[in-house]
Amino acid sequence: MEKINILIVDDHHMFLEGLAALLANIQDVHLTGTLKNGKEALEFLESNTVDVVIMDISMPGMDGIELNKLIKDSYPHIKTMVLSTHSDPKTINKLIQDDVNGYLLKNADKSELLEAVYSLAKGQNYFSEEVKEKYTNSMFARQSKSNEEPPLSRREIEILKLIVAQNTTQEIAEKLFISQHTVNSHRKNLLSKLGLKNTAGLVKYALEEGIA
Amino acid sequence: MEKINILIVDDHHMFLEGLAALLANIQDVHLTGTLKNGKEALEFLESNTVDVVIMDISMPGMDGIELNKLIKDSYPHIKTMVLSTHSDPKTINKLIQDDVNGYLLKNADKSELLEAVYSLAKGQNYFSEEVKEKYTNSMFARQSKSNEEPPLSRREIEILKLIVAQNTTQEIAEKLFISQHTVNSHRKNLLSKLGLKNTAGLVKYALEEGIA
DNA sequence: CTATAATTCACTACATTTAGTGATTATGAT
DNA sequence: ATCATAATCACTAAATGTAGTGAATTATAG
Repeated sequence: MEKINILIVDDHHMFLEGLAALLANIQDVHLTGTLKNGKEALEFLESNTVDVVIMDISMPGMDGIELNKLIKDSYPHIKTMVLSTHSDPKTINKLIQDDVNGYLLKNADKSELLEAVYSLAKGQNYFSEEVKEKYTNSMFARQSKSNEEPPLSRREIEILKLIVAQNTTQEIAEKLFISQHTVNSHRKNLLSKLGLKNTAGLVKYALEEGIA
Repeated sequence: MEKINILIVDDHHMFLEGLAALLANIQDVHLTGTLKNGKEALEFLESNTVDVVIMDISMPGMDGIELNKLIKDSYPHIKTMVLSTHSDPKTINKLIQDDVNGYLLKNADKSELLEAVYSLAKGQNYFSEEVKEKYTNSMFARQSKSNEEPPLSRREIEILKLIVAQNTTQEIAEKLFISQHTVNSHRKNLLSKLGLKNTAGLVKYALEEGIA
């Protein structure tokens, strides 16, 4: 059996080295490279044979979501696995849409890591139990509760950001050169679209969605 | 020279194993244990000789801050080092007040990790450059800008959480069986303590500080 | 035990947000 | 070109939040 060529991408150097040490003594695994950002990874892939890319989600410059997409665009045969400390349904969603092959939490142990790597090498996807659970839960919630996944307009997002920045309706109106009434309308629309109750909800939503 | 007895505490199993692998082949280092939460660590310390404890900041149950404090209370001779992905001035502050001996970012490399470990073993503290910078920056900002470093009371935090959860003043009063006036006072105190303007600011603060 | 801080309550006044209803004018996509 | 959506504006009324001032009671730590 051929060795599995693995590339690890993570800006946390210590984690990188740790993971490398973890994979160093495995028979069927060949650690092709350990890189610390997405840009390096893409350059590396141009001239190296890689079967599986293991990457962190949160990286400066280019995050794991973007890197995964770019890899899949250019090298659809390469299997990608994301490592993260959290399991956020939205993130998982995006990644799955971009054909990610695995999602593992960083509290996974060595055996799970290896199981995941072998699965990917065999052409199977691997998602940790916790991730699968979160994912199905969120799917479930989406069906039962609110079917209207509300796409916010540019203006609404703009206003939402200003709300998060502690601006009052009046201040927002001044900054955007529009009437307070208009800002008010957007505010109301935001609340009703998102099914929220008040400003606190708006701010919470914005921060959790990474809008502000 | 005696070997340095090291205990690692981190709930991220993969990181734990990786770090263990990293320290496994070092001459002067003896990895005494790898545990995954603070409770286990405290039990372990009762019956084992440990020179240096390396711990994660964010752990379920008992976080690194609390664990560090408890260790220092009971075993002041043990050197403690915190590992974290971020360098938050507030956190660093608390830790330093509790006599932490080191603070390393998780993107540190193997050589820096070893340097830190050796420093601690020699009785010197070790803080990574980035951490030192953030810390002095925050000291600087504190002098120039706002002198009030605000420790929120338990009640204030409780109320802040309820605000984040979209409760109105009246609803909070009902849930806590107190007068609306009281809730109002807490609200005002929160705003002035934190130098914020309105509910949006409170929610933003709470989420960014991980309070809610 | 005794300062200090936390928690509680009260009253007033004003600012801001929320809710309801309705309507006109861009803008973009088919 | 037209249909849908986005963006704009208007008015009213009620609810909620913000600000100022003051004070009593209860914990907490030194």
